Amino acid sequence: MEDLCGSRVIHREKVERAGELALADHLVEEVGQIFKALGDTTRLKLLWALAEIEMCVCDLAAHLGVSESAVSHQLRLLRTLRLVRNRRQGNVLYYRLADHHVSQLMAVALEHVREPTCEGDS
Amino acid sequence: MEDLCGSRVIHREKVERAGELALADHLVEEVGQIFKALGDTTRLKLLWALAEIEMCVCDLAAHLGVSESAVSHQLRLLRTLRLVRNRRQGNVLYYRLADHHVSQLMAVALEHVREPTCEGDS
DNA sequence: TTAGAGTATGAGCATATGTTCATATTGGCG
DNA sequence: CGCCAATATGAACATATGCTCATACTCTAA
Repeated sequence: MEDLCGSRVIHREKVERAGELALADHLVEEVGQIFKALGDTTRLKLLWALAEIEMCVCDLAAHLGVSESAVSHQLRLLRTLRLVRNRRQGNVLYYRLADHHVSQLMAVALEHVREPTCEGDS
Repeated sequence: MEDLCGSRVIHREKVERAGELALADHLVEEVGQIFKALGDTTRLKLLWALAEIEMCVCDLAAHLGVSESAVSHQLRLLRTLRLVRNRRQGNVLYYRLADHHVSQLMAVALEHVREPTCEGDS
């Protein structure tokens, strides 16, 4: 065990290789923000609904049982991350998912959750 | 605009349809925990490294530049969610990703982040 | 232009979250 | 057994997060 940056290291070559493979910090940060956005049940329900139905703020608020302000705040975050987009029709803004990645992410995570708990594969 | 559960509703039929399509609460909760776990940069770096290399706690601590205790705490969370698993070899616990879903999620999110910001598709 | 519906935003507050420090546990070895 | 390395765990603290309330903005219609 050697010392690297003040930490014990058992497998120096693995640590070095991990350093080479590591994502750029800004990418880790951005990807983390995507997941963080999906990691809140309110936003997750929003996105799940928007995967099938184009909806406006007050519809979403009614669906989730939260205030329109709360929905609007969350949609802003999701817009910033390009997870949703909207179109305006008069006074009403209709939101929908921005692209297929979002539903894909939800599908994969759901698959993981529904997978049997037993182990056995690589 | 009608009133449903105390909220304004513009499109009652959409709200009702969203209610039918909604995921069971426990599923939303579990999926949310998966994304929340992926939403922290420390854990994300851990998982990214473990996607390629089987590593032990102190290697990971050295790689990330955080304490072994912090790594251990995070790995416990990831274990609970079945995102990582480990094998013991003597005193050392080697961690790796639990299944393909994890790397798949990271790949999709990374793809989304790298996608050009311009709009234009459905 | 004035009023109102629909939505957006800022501040503030209660809760959740990640790290550190101290301590406990587990397995290998003399 | 007794000791040490490797890891796990609990408590505590600083920060981040999501909601509410109040207010501002935007578009339509009279």
